[in-house]
Order: sequence, then structure tokens, then C-alpha cells
Amino acid sequence: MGVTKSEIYTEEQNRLAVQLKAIAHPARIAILQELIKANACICGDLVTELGLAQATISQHLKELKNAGLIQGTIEGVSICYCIEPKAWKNLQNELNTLFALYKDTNSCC
Amino acid sequence: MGVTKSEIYTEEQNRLAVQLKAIAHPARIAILQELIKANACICGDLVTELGLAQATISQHLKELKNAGLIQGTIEGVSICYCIEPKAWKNLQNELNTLFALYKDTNSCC
DNA sequence: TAAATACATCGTAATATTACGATTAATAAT
DNA sequence: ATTATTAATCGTAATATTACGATGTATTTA
Repeated sequence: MGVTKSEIYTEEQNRLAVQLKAIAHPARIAILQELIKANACICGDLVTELGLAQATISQHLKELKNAGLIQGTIEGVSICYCIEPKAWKNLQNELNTLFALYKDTNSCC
Repeated sequence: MGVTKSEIYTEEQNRLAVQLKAIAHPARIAILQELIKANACICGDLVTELGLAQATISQHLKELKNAGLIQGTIEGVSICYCIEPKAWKNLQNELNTLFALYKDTNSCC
């Protein structure tokens, strides 16, 4: 028990859930906002910006990377992170599709 | 350890994280899609529709309700669930705001 | 080469989530 | 009243997440 039964859902449902899960943490929302705001990629600045330990930030970055939402490239000693444009657009589209299903007229209860 | 430090984030970041977390599970995505599709509210139909135990569906419904994303009203023996329009719209707006921050030109790395 | 810097990874403790059977509570039908 | 139906809740086992100190790794500077 305790393990999500991915096999009973559609490909899309599973993919969307994975990406939303990656965003569904205040630290990772803050990281994404920082990455976008800085435009130029930042790195360990996040550690001072947010109030979390370096290991924790690194772990959050890894999750965002695993979900494909950000990418990182080596920049000397540090690593430069930024939004992965394709995945970002794609997530936006998937969410639009979900929200588009609902018409305000669907009022019941 | 192991507990999210909500106090270091903004109100908005925390709220968005909570709502996204509520959606970030394939079963709950499926439930929301069903609720929207059925327009008329469904209830235990979800148990047969998805392949999960009744207790599990009930638990998922509770989480969606706690996040304020759905509402339920008693309808005889069964309970009628549907989207909570205000929260749904609000989430849509919050997400739009997040996505709007990113301009495609922000390419680095 | 040695020290410094920037991140990643490991190990671990605390906590949260997921799923389900069993039970309970409430309403409806007989 | 009794039984059936529907959904919530309880208890529990398995698993996942969150956070951090300590350590490892790679590059850069002295």
C-alpha cells in the first residue's frame, strides 16, 4: 500500500500530476519565480535569497530538473539554472486545456 | 526536520503551493475532469469510474474540498460534488500570473 | 600543488501521503 | 422497525517528501 497506481490513469493525467507535483511546493515556486525574475541565470544566490540550507536548495533544484522544468549548465565553478522553455510552455498548455473544460455555467450543488 | 518552513514564504506562494498540491495527483486530476465533464454532479460514480477503493476516493475528495477546489452538498443518500467556481477561477488567475512572468526571450544557459 | 569556492550526494530523522479493509453514520426503501 | 445504500472516518502498512549536516567532487584562484 501507499504507492500511487499510475497504471489506471492516462499518460496525460500522470504527466500533468508529475509536473504539478514538482511545482507544488513554496520553495520551488519561489525558485521558479527567482529564475524567471533574474532572467540571467542564478545559482547559489538562491541559498541566500530563500532561507534554506544549500543541500535543501540543491535537492529542490534536482526535482525541478527531473520534472524537466528547468535546465542547468556548468558556468565555471557554479551552475547556471533557468527555465526549460519547451516544458514550461507545454505545462501551460496542459493546464489551459484542463481549465478550458470548465464553463462557468456548470453550476450545480 | 521534514516539515516545510511555510513562514519563510509569502502568503501567495503558500496558497498556490497548497492548491497545486491538491491537484498534483492523477486520481484527483481524474476526479476534477469527471466532475467537470459530468456537469451534473456525480458522487460514488467516481468509485466505479476510477479503479480505486471507496475509502480512497473519499479521502481524495476530502483533500480537494480542504483545498477549497470542490464543494459537496447532500443529495438524499449520496453526496453531490462539483467544482467551487470562485476558487477554480482564482487558481487559474494565480497560475496565469506565474506563467505571464516568463517571456520566451529569457533564454540563457 | 594547496586552498577556496560552488554544488551534488549521502545518510538520516521527522513528517506526510497513499491506499485499503473495517467500521460507523445517515438517509432511503421495504 | 429492519434492511439497504452511500459516503465518511478509523486504523494501519507501505512509501514518499522535506530538511539538514557531513562529505565528496570539480573547478578556480593563489
